[in-house]
Amino acid sequence: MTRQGTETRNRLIRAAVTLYQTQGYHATGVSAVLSNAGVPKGSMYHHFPGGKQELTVAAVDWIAEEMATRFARAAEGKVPAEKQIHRLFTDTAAWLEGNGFTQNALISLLAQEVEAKETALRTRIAQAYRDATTQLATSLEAGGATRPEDLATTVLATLDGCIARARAQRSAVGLHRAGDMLAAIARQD
Amino acid sequence: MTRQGTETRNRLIRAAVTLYQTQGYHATGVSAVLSNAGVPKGSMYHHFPGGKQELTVAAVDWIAEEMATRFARAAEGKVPAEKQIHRLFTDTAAWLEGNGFTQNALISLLAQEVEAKETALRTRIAQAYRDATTQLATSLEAGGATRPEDLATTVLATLDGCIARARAQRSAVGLHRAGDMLAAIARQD
DNA sequence: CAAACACTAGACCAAATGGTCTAATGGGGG
DNA sequence: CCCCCATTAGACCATTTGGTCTAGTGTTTG
Repeated sequence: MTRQGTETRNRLIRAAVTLYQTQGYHATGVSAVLSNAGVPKGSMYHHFPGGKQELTVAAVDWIAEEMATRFARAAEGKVPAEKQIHRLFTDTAAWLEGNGFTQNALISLLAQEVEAKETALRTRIAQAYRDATTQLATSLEAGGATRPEDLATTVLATLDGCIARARAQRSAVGLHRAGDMLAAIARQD
Repeated sequence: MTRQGTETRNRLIRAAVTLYQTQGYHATGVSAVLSNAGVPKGSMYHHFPGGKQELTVAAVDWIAEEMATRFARAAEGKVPAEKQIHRLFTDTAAWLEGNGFTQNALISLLAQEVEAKETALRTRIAQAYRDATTQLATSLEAGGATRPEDLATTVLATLDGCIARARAQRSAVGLHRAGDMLAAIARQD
């Protein structure tokens, strides 16, 4: 793959991620991705012969990596688990407020929109969930949490649920409420 | 509205709910709803002049009512909050296992798929969230929970997040883990 | 019993969907 | 330096999308 080829590929992935996050999977047409990326159709089907589904797999991998580095950074500081959780929710709240509650949790969104038969894609999504949970669990364990796996699973699920709700209500109060509750669990451990 | 008219209307709503829950909003074409309900196009646009969006509003109201009665029933028993939460998660897990992890949390799904500009629909979704939370909070309070509002908000968000994840992983372990964690909160109150 | 209107029926429409295919183009390795 | 192939470019395709509109049909009410 040439230098320019890689660049085109990345532009397509980034455009897909952006559009999926704001509109969802099925609401985002291939042509929308193309115009957003400034790339002609031929290029897309050259880089992603599998079409929309293959592009989406790449998008999932992309954000999975992004989440991984984010959690990894948090783990370095040896921040108390309680603090980590609280920060996760307040950061997310700030992010949503900053974009006017237009964004979604991409992995969760895709998990719900992708049909069971699209196996390749569904498998990657499941993997992304597992990776994120493991990463966060490690970070929480470093922060002194007991049952880090269960706690990480709960935190991630709650975060996703809150993001969906915040989008509908155009308000981040749910995130703050839930963040407080879950941080309290970590404290009591 | 005639007897038969009401019947047609309900069939359309039920079909929409079913299809949205398994495929999502944008993946479900109007024609799919029609064939599933066994109703011609003319009837649908007679009962729902606002088209797909109006039908979806009706679907939201429908399941909002369903959830309300479900929570109301739980409140009658004066079941301990801890027990209520635990049951909510295990029941949901059983439901998902029973249908092969094909179903979604409808409100959460729609919250993520509906564009911000579709105001009528978005507003109803927000209302459904509020109603469900209030109902559950009442029930939890009757079960002895402190901070019932915050707890209900957290429980519902977590439930939604877990359902999405379960769908991708085709496994209910997340639901059981999170259910245990949240039940523990209610116990410690 | 009849006329009115709630309802059904489906042909039809423009626009958008995901995808294929053929040509042309141009950057990089021999 | 030149040729080859990765890449770009976009016309084209069948199918499906949500929606409109004109006719009929049948139930109900005066």
